[in-house]
Amino acid sequence: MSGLRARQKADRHRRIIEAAAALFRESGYEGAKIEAIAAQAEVSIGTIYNYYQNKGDILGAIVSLEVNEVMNAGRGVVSNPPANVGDALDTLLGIYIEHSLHYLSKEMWRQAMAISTQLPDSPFGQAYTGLDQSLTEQIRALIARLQGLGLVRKDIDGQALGELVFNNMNMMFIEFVKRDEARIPELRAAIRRQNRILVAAIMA
Amino acid sequence: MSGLRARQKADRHRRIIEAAAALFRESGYEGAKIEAIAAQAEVSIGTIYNYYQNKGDILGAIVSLEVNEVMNAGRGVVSNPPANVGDALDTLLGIYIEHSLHYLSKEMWRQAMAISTQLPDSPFGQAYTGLDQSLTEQIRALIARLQGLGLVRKDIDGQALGELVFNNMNMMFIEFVKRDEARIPELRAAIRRQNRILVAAIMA
DNA sequence: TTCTAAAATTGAGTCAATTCGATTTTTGTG
DNA sequence: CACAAAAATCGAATTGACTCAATTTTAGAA
Repeated sequence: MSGLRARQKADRHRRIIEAAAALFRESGYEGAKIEAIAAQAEVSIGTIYNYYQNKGDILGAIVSLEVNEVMNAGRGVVSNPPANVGDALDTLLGIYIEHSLHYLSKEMWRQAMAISTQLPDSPFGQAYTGLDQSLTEQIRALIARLQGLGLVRKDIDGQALGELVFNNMNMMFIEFVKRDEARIPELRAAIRRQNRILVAAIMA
Repeated sequence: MSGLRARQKADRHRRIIEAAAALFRESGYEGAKIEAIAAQAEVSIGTIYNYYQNKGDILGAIVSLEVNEVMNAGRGVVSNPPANVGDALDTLLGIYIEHSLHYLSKEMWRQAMAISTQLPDSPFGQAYTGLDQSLTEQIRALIARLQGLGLVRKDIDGQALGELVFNNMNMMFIEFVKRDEARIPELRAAIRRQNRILVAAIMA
């Protein structure tokens, strides 16, 4: 027996996340009242708080799903990168950016980012920091790969470079989600322009 | 007559800011209740909301004071920078970082940053974005100065470089305020390490 | 099957930010 | 000095996230 209790738990988790995701998209984060999420998920308010510490953690669970998907997509690029440093970076960062609005609206991203700085020690705050680190690590892995392929100078500080690239992209992404009218192609072009300086410095 | 109404207004603004700054420092942003701020400033709750749209805007006014001070301090470096690219960047960013905790606690910074992404169109959200842009502009001005002095190659894209340097510092600063145990010297060292890659690329 | 402890659910109650209509203060005019 | 319009102040009422003690459900031992 796989445990009735365990099955019910998983089912309720799923129902809460689905209800919340739908309502966040539909009415925005603030607009989606806990009471409405509870009703749609067919659980009580108290149960939601038994599963998640606060409203932010619900959003956090949704964000984690998205970022993990993005990271999986990124793995392909790292293992088989374009044979050109600029393109390789652009391809990886492009995947992050293009995937980013699949499940999450800009408003949801804004809230998620806000919560992660506001409550860095909450479950979601810690998870979000971890996700950032994983993405930084993936960029660092790409750089190491390019070094292995002889496309990037071996004496470059890959750690520092990975951080620099991630931090810049992340900050650009934050500004991007802050402006509803901002568009993905312009974001990517701006980041490419910034990275051009780095690429010139690190090409073998 | 300088206007009784105008004087009272300025006076109440000041009282509210002073009361809020004291309470934010003392009890944290969440811990400082509007009711307490109102009592300490000797105005009613309603009056506070006549002066500021929401609690975040009060914090915003305090942050603006701090950032403007930082920016003034930065002007000195731009007009008379150290004769070495790495040191010049380190000096300017160092001023930003060292000043940052004069009036604001890490917790206040966290809240301020969170609010600015959460509500980018609120008065404070827009002001904060403007402050970021001014700082980016100041870094860009330093780079232009260094180009003028023949320390940085003239063909470097100063705009993109300024953004890259600012974005990286800002992201590092965000992570810094998220961890209470993080220390300024380590933050500066990490940023210096990252910038070393850039410095190598742009030195004349 | 029956019973008890542990785990989970529930929703009325609490708390604090924000709103808004009634009240007070200031201004400028006659 | 009135007085009326405009500008500000005020705080009680509203709203919505979150808590917690009472109740219900599940697990598993006898």
